[in-house]
This record gives sequence, C-alpha cells and structure tokens, in this order.
Amino acid sequence: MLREERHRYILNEVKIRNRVLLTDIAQQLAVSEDTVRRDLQQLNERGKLKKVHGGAVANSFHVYTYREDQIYAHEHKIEIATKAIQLLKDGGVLVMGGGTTNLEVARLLPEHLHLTVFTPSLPIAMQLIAHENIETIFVGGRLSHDAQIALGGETIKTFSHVKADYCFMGTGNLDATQGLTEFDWEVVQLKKAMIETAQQVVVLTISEKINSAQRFNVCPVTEIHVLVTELDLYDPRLTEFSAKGLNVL
Amino acid sequence: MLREERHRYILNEVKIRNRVLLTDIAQQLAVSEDTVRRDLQQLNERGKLKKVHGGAVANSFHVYTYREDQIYAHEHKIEIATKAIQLLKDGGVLVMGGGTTNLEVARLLPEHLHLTVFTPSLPIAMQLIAHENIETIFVGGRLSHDAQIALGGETIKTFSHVKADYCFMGTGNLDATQGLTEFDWEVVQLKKAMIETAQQVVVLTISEKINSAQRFNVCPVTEIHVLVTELDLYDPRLTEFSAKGLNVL
DNA sequence: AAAAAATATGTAAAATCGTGCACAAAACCG
DNA sequence: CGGTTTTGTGCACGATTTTACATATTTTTT
Repeated sequence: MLREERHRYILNEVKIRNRVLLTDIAQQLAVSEDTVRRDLQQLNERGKLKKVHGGAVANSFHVYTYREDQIYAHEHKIEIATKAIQLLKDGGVLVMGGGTTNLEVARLLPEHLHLTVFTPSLPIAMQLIAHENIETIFVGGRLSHDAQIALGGETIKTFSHVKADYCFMGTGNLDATQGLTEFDWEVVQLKKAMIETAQQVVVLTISEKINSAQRFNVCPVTEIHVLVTELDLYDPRLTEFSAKGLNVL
Repeated sequence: MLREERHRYILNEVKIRNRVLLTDIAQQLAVSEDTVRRDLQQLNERGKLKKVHGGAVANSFHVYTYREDQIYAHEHKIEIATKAIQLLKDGGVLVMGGGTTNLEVARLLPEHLHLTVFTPSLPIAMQLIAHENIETIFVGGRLSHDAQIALGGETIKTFSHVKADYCFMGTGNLDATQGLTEFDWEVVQLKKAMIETAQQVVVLTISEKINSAQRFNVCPVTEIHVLVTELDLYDPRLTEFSAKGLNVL
C-alpha cells in the first residue's frame, strides 16, 4: 500500500464522515498505528485536515477536492451511472454537474444517443467530446483548482439562460430533512443555478452520502425529482425519500 | 521489450487501477526495477502520471486522450515553450490558444509565476489548474469534437470583453506574405477575436509550418509582434519575418 | 490520583532510490 | 561495409526513506 493511497483514503473518509479515528484507519488499511499517525501529521501540515487527539477532523479552511475520492466505490458509481442514463431520452437537453459519478455517466453514455449537454466540469467535458452525437457546451468561468469546475458569477449567469430537460447533480450530501447540502458556498450558488434550469432534477449519490449534511443548503428534498443510488429499492435508508414523493431508482 | 511498449503498458495500468507498484511492473514486464524506475521518471516528467515512493499514481490533472501520441517534434515544442515562457511577466494577463505547443507552455509554467489566463482549450485549462498561482478562466462555448476547444459566437463575444497583455497563438500556418492562416473558418474567427484582446501577439510554431499557407487568413504578419520557433536566430527562413519588424526568438 | 489511551522518540530492518559503470544494441556516418 | 557515437539496460553499492516495534512521556478518562 502506497502512502499516497493511504492519504487519499484518509482524506476521503474525512470528507464523508467529517472525522476519523486513528485506530480505525490503522485497522482498515492494515498498517501500524504509527504509520497512520505519521500520515495524519503530514496531512495536517499540508492543511488537508486537522489532527486531534485520537484521530483527525475536517479542516474547515480546506476545500475538499472532488478528485480525492476517485478510487472509491467505483463499482457503485458505475451502477448508479448506468441507472441514471436510462432516464435520458434521445434529443434531450441535459445539465451535468461535477463529481466522479457524473464522470462515470459521461463515460458510459451510449454512442447512439443524441444529446445537448451543458456542463461546468472540465473532466466531464473532456469525456463528452469523445461522443460524436453529443453536443457539448462548456459553461465557462473562473476555474476552481480543486473541483476542476467553473465557478463564479459569469458561470451562474450563463446557466440562467439555459432551459434543460434534466439536471444531473453529482456529489454533495443528502439528508431527508436538510435536503441537499454542500461545504463550499460557491458550489452551492452554482448548483442552485443549475437546478433552476431543469424540469427534472436528478441526484446521483452513493449511499455513504445519504443522511449526512454539510454546512450550506442547496435545496430542499422537495425540489429533487429523482434520486439514484446503488441501493436496493426497498432499503430502509430510502423510505423517507420516497415518502416525500421522490422517484427512487 | 521496447520502451514505448512499457510506457503504454504502465499508463494503461495507471488508468485502470489508479496506481501501480514499481516491483509489480518490473515483474510483469520482466525487466529490471531500474528500468521501470526510469520509465516512471520519464512519464512523470511528461506529466502523464505522478511518481511516488514505491510506484506511481494517476495524475489527476492529466487528460488521457486517444490521440495521445502527438509526441511528434516534442523536443522542439519544449524548446519553443521554454523560450516563450520567458516573455511572461509576473501578474500579467495571458490569452492562450490551442495546440500542443501551448499545452507544453501550460505544463512548463513555473510554479511561482502569478498569471491570469484566458483560454478556450480544454486540455490547456486542465493543465493550468495544476498551478496554484494561476487563475484560469475558461472561455466557454460549444466544444469542437476534434480540436477540443470552445468555438462559436458566445466564445468570441466573451473574448471581446477581455484585455490581455499577451496572446499566445499555437498551431496554424505562417507565411511571410500571406500571414497567419487556418483551414477551419470557425477557428479563424476565434483566433481573430483572441488577437484583438492582446497588446502583444506571440506566435509559437515549429519551423515546418513556416512558409506554408491554408485557405483562410487570420491576420497579416504585421499584426504579430513576436515569433517563437525552435530555429537559430540567424536561420534564413526567419530573415523575412525579422525584416518585417517581428521580434524573433 | 490512578488507569487507560494516545503520543513522542529512538532504533533496527526492510524497501526503495540515486548514481556510476559496464556492456550490448541501435543509430549514425563516412 | 566498418567504425564511431549514442542510447538503453542491468548490476552494484551506498544513501535515503519507510515502516513496525519498543519504550518513555504526555494527555485523557475514570
């Protein structure tokens, strides 16, 4: 196990759970506690997390990147992407957010499908131009170093002129009462604008992010139309959402 | 086993697994670890992956494209890029076109240099966000499938609001009498708009494209301020340009 | 205050790295 | 074609890094 892998694993855990225990990680990664301790020290020095007695917590000043989680739950993401693609109709207009799950969607889009896609995400745009029948419009703006997406006023303004059939929202935390939440204020603004564009708001998320919340609110659950996860349809974690009228896949 | 084969194998492994162990590869390819180490070093220098202790991990900034192997005249491009970078001043505003030479510029930009860069090129934007001190603004629009850049009216309109110190123009054909030419009408429109933004127009081109012309005219030689090539300063192919007042590097 | 947990520090073994060098293969050149 | 240069590869060796364990110290909990 490379140090880099451990670091990514730890950061991902911190990002999802907001805190980690040193002993847990040592066990999960099958390395000594000393090694984990050193890892946490290094990540602490780089400002990626805040080391505390017994483990570490999220650093409130650090924006957690969307690429640190690219290795994890990859199987699930493929599954989610596959389900989500089935919602799309030929000739439709789609707005895609960032995140690795949406990247998977972009990769798995069938070649024959004709679509017009608006996206502020660099990796997703890169992936989309491989498809001949997809017209990709990159919604430009100032690029965020970590998230690899365009942010800021210009980007949001551009979205306000778009009318789309679907909006595929990627990463973010989803809670039945709090709704969709984010840790980065600028991303919140962008997501709000994207949701506005679309008739159908589709949230793609792995179960880990369900029933957890971040600092800022993007929208209530009622504004979401479809929820796509890797879970079974009758999983108890989903009942609250389907009760609120969401179409759960 | 050719080096090229090993490189491909390694990159493919990285792409699939997101990480590789040096010892594994040495075994799988039946070569010494030293050789693999050197391979990883080279791939690291080219920005294709990130070398770490014990192996390598995927470089999240690298775009794994299909037309990967434009390594043609790669040495020259590095040389040109290095020269061109010396023109830049800290705190400046730069407009970058597409092309592999500009991609090289983006890759080789020194970490300490503070810049604001406007570009319509996806791969270049992808490369630029790796630099902490560079603010990248992607000028969005409809993406061209083959050129991997944004084209069309919106893109051009956005550039009309930009005032830059430099404009780095990449690929294109340059002739002493015809000036800068292109074969794609839409690219011509875009390049014109980009030239308009900048006080200094810098053309980066390998010698092969000098004294050849395409169908459409972008601008006369007189609108170009600096010409950067891999050639010696006193090469006969350049005299015509320096005679017309171009600063030749 | 004592017990438990977590941390800091030192050390030794193992893995990995960098460098110089020899040798072979390939490319170059007259 | 033969000789030279260049390039790539493997090996040896010392230097460095990484890791796990042992032990002492600090912090937290009871």
